[in-house]
Formats: sequence, C-alpha cells, structure tokens
Amino acid sequence: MSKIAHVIVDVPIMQTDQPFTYLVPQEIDEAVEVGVRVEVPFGNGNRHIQGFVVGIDFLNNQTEDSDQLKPLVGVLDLHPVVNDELLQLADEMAKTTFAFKITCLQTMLPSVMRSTYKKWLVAVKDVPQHIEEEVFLGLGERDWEEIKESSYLSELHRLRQAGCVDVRYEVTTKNKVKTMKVVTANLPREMLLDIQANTRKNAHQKHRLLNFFIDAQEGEFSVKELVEEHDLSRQVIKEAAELGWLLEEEREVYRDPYKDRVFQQDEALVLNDEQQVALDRVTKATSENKNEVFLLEGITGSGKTEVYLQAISNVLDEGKTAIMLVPEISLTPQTVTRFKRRFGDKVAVLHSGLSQGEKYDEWRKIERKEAQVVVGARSAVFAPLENIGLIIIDEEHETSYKQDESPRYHARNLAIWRGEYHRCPVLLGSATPSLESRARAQKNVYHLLQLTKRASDNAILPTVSVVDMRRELKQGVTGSFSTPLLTELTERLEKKEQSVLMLNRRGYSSFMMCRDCGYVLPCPNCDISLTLHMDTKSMKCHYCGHEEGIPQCCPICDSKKIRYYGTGTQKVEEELQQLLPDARILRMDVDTTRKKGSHERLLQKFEAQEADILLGTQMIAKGLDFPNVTLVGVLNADTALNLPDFRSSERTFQLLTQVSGRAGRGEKLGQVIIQTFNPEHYAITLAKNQHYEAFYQHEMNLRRQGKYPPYYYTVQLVVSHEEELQAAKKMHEIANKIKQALTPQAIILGPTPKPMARMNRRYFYQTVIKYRFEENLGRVLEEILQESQKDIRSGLRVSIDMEPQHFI
DNA sequence: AGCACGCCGACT
DNA sequence: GTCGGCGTGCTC
Repeated sequence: MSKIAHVIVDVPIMQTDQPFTYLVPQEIDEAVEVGVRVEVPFGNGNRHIQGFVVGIDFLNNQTEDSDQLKPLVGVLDLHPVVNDELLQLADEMAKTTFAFKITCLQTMLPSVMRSTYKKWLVAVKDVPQHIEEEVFLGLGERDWEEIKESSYLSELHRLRQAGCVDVRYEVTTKNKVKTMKVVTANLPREMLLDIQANTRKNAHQKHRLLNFFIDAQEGEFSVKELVEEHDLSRQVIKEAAELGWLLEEEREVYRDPYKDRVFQQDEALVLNDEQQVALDRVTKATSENKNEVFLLEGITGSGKTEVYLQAISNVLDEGKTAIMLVPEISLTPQTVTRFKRRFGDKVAVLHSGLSQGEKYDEWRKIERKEAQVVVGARSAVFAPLENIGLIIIDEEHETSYKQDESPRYHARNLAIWRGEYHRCPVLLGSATPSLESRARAQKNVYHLLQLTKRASDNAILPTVSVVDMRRELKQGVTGSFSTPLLTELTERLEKKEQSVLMLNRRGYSSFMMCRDCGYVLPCPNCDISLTLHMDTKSMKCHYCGHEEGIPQCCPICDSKKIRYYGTGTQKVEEELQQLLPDARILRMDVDTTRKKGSHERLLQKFEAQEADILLGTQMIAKGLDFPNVTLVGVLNADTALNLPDFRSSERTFQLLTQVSGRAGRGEKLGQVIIQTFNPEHYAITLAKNQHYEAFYQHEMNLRRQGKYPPYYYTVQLVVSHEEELQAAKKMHEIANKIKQALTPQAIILGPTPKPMARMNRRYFYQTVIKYRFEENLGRVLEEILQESQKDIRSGLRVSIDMEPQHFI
C-alpha cells in the first residue's frame, strides 16, 4: 500500500489550478502530511517547483496507476504551514475572487515561504575540453542564467541528449530560523565546586565561569550575553563545553522588533454606559459561541478602542484567541503600544514596516500558540490562530481592506467566513461605516451598536467651519492658505498650541508645465504627467515608477519658462514657511516617511512638541492622538469630489470626519477649518456637522437612484494589451458574451477605456456590471476566464474584480 | 510558467 | 539535408 499526495503546484495559470498526484517515497513517508509544502518535479522537463499538499491517499494495488505518478522530491516543512481551516479558506477565496488556488495559498503565508527557483547546468562525463573551460570554468556546474545567452547553446543541447551534461533544478525557501547559542550547567553544583577546587588559581577565566554557574545554578544563558556582560571569553566557554561542564545548544530566537522597548502594563478603563452595552453584547456572543456580525458605529473619540480591548480581554479569559485588523496606515506605534500595554507578550503584530524575517517570526509566534492576540493589517486575517473567539475590524470602511491585486479578496468577507468557521462574532467598527455595512445593519443582518458620546466627559466635539475658497480667490488669495486659516494658525503659534494640516492628495499632483506652449512633461509608459520630487531632484511617475531628470527647458519649444504647477506637500511647506517664518513645520508624506522608522520618528518629534505644525497627506488623518493639537486644517477638501467614482462623496465625507476628529483630543477646545471650492456639497456640509446619519440617508438615496451599491452588486472586468485595438476588441467580445448571458435587469456599463487608459505601456479597457440577482453570472465569468487563457500568449490580460473599490 | 515537440524557411 | 526560428500543447 503506497502513500500518495495531492499537491497544488506553484504554476499560477488556469490549466494547472487543481491538485496533481504524486507518489510519496518511503523515506519521507512520515513527514508528508496535509498542509506541508513539498518540492515536486513538474512537466516534461521535470523542473522542480514548490507545492502544497492538500490531500493524502493510499493506493492498494500498486500495479494500477502508480507507475504513471512521479515521486515527490522532498518536504520543505517539518509541520503543516496551513491547517484544515486555512485550506478551506483558500478554496473559498479562489472561488469567490476568481483567483488561482496557489496564489491564495501563497497570500496567506509570510513572503519568505515563497520558494525561489534556480537552474544549474551540471557536467556529468566526457565533457569536451573547450566546454569544460569556457562554460563550466572548471567548476563542474554553472548557473543557467549566466550561460543561456552563450553561443554554445546548441552544443550543450546535444551534450545533454548524449547524457554528458544535465540540468539540476533548485528550490529554495528563505524561511530561515534565527538561532542563538546557549549554555546550561551540565553538572550538579557540588561537582562544579569540586572542579573549581582542582582548577589552577591563575586560571582566572575558568574561575569566573565556574563561579558564575555555581551562583546561578540553573537556567540558560546565551553565549553572547556571557561574553558581553559577564566578562567571559568565547574560548573558555567552548573549552568548558568540551570538558563537559556546560551543555551547548542552539536555541531559536525571534527577531522581536519591539525588544528594546518596555511597555508599561495598563488596566482597563471605566466604560460609559454606551460602551458597556456594546461590550456586553459582544461578550455575550463570544461566550455563547454565536456567530454574529456587529457594527460598532461610534463618533471619533467615543472610545471604540477601549471596547475592543476589553472585548479581547474577555475572550482571552475564556481561553480563546482574537484577531484585530486595522488599516495599514493607522497601524502606528501609538496603536501598537496600546495593545502591548494591555496584553504584553500575548500580542503579535503584523504590518508592512517589518522586515520579511520579522514578519516570519511574528507569524511563527502565532503558529506555535505563543501569541493569542494578533494585531495587523489586511493580511492578518490569515493569522494561523486556533480557537478564535473574536475578530475585530477597525475602520471597517477603509478600502485598503480589499487587496487590489489577485487574489482580490476583501478582509471583511474572509473575517466573516472565519467567524462562521469558529462560531465566533465579528466586530466591525467605524465612525463612518461603509454604506454596505451600515445598510446591512439596517436590515438586521448585522447588529448595530452605537456610541454617540465622547468617552471622556471633558473632551468636547471640535467646532468645524468651512471656508469658501472661491470667495477667497475673489479677495485676492491665490495660495493654499485662506485668511481665516492663517489667522488661526498664527494664534496657535502665539498660544504655543499645535496644528495639523492635511493636503488631500487624491486626484492631485504637481507637474511641470511650459508657460509658453503649455507642454506638460508626460510619463513615456503611462497616460499621466510626471510628478516633481524635490528630495530626489527628479520627475517620477506615480504609476509605473519611471524616473527622469528635471527639465531645464521645454522639450518642445525650448522655452526656459518651464515651471511646476499643482500643490505638492513640499510646495505647500515652502509657501507656509514664507507666510509664517517662525513656525516649525514637520512635513509627513511618502517622501519623508519612506525610510523604515521615519514615520515613527516624525510623530515622536511632533508629540515632544519640537514642531508647531504637522503638514501631511491622508496618512495624518487616522489614529493620531495628540492632546496639544487644537487646530486642524484641511487645505483642499474637494479634490476627490470630482473623480468619476460613485464612492467619491463617501470617501470625502469619511476623510473629513476622520481628520476633524484629530482636533481637541485633550482638554482644550479643538477647531477644524475646511477649505473648499464646493462649500455647499452635502459631503462637506454634513462632515462639518459630523452628521453621519444624515449623510447615510442622503447617500443611500443617491445610490438607490443611481443603482449603485449597496442596492446593486458590481463586477469590474478589465482587459489590457500593449495595442489599444486588441484590448478594445477583446473587451467588446467579452461584454457581448455577458450581455447575452444576463437578464435584462443587469446593467452593463461600457466597454470604455479606463480613465487611466494607458499604464506601464499597456492599454486598459473596462466593463462594469451592476446587478441584483444573476444566476448565470458566476458561470459566465468562469467561462470568460477559461477562454481568455488561449489569449494570454498574444499578450492579452483579463481580470475580474468582484465589488471593486476603485473605478479609476 | 517553462519545457519539449513539431513544422517551416535559410543555410552549409 | 540540418540548424534554429517560433507556434502549440501539456504538465500527476
């Protein structure tokens, strides 16, 4: 009876999106189980690739078809890296997002566990001398990448046929475990004393070492620590180990990014009655194992986080675990500290600021059940926790919870799936819930919990005023700062209070334009203008990363009057510095926060009041909590309003509400000034009044009329090709096919070129489908994907995005 | 994806 | 007649 394994192989295409069956060699029989990664030979050439074991079987009669199966090469893991639940989740994800199973599986794991491949040419026998010298350089083996262009290729091909040379495939996975050498006393205390008595007096090192272990008696000590802090040499430790006094061992260590920080433990705060009601409802669901979804709608400052913390604490008390998702952008040191203070070592943090190795270590901490609470961004929804008692998604309206590449999953949906699996509640929280979630709460699909009061009594809602920039313009203000905003800023400087200024970068950038002929410097690959970056002194494309020098004169008319336009943070900073020469300004944007830890340093500086004004993009809108900030200014509230996206009002409202919440977090009264060219727009007037409910009603009405989510579902199909005609043709073909399969109730928008029609030298066409009930939709989309496979060779790419978050 | 196979034109 | 170009099919 021979063991066989069903394996999902690392070839992300449709034809291989299914398990392949391999024989399990006797020698590694024990190690091969469901959920481990394996190395398998694949295809005609038997190149070696990584795969995931998704099933195990046994063959009774060996004669039948076992001779058609290839044996797998080896095992890459000692223990399964995906359990049964996550395997099921991968299947679910593949099905609902139209992604490949292998892509889903890889997405769930830290990136270090993705294998890299290398091909070697190996000399076997009778290799001609000139090949030996020119190709193998006398080494007997050569990296294929280095010789695949060589002129000996055909000769090598013949030699391979003759068996003189061979190809070796290498699969490497970088999930290295960091280790540390530790020593323990290997002999009882009496014997150590005995040894010490017989050791020469002038062997100072040995005496010191023996004394140390006689005093310390038990415990493990790292060699590094002994050398650095107890004045012992590596040599004497090694000798002691050889003599059998000490026992040397390699210990795994975690790269703990927070190892140098001491987190002072804190205690649960007293909740107000609203918070208490919310907590009780959630806790009741967790302890009764009820799979319910709660929507916690609470104004900024209403203490949602404290409810999360106490709910998690209750879950831990029941011996269960919890996941807390926060948007990447608000996974700030402040947030992390808050969790570390409450739960100490029980917390694992997963976010993009960590190195690959650090991420892997945090993941391993979870997998080995050393962490019970996981705090992280989108992908933390895959945390390999068992016995989950609660999943929380903070700022649930954030679009970053949806991945914008394959697999295009929404963390909220997967969290709810896991909630069902574990029979535990899911808690969605936001001051400005997405219309989708809020509507579900309305229909009692989710349970609505509301926090309407600020948590601490002395914190009052800030006053919000809107400045009409059209009027300012008429009065001769041409810059980024209105008179009221400047007045307030000046006043804050005098009072030694701090201000936060936000520049809404969405739909905005600073570009070079010739004043004489109007020429705008474009990206050679994409359909947009290049953006000026002063820090690197270059022009960059925000879409494809193309970079070139700053032009000194216009490439078309040769005029020297080529200047930059638009409002980047750097330019605003300069403008502000001129207006307020004494102000200490901190700029925070992608340029000043690119380096690791710089984000944190900037905030610390601001917190220590080493600056008066924090000027930044969207990233300052979330989660920051500085008591001395009494003024928040939004320089351009409406740049996003004009984008061709039905969610642009919703985004603007959310952003303004959120940034307003940054003012007056302490005891002083806060003020918010919103500058806009659309002062009557409902997204702005309602944000001014912090009136979510009214916004919800108004926007729902528009969505109903416009047949948009949450009344309708949406799918976006995108076709791209290097030639515009090819992309357009295929898109029309697909759109026609869809039209035929769907009911007349479905609304098909397009095909149209995407607003950003060319990106990375490719042309994009899209079709959006709005629908309510379409039985055939899933099947047709599957067919479209299937049929598009043969077009891949001609350079066509087709993507399907269920419930897209961005339409541009 | 990446490998082998097979069918064509250009060359010894 | 053969070398190497690229289009096609398949991968346990």
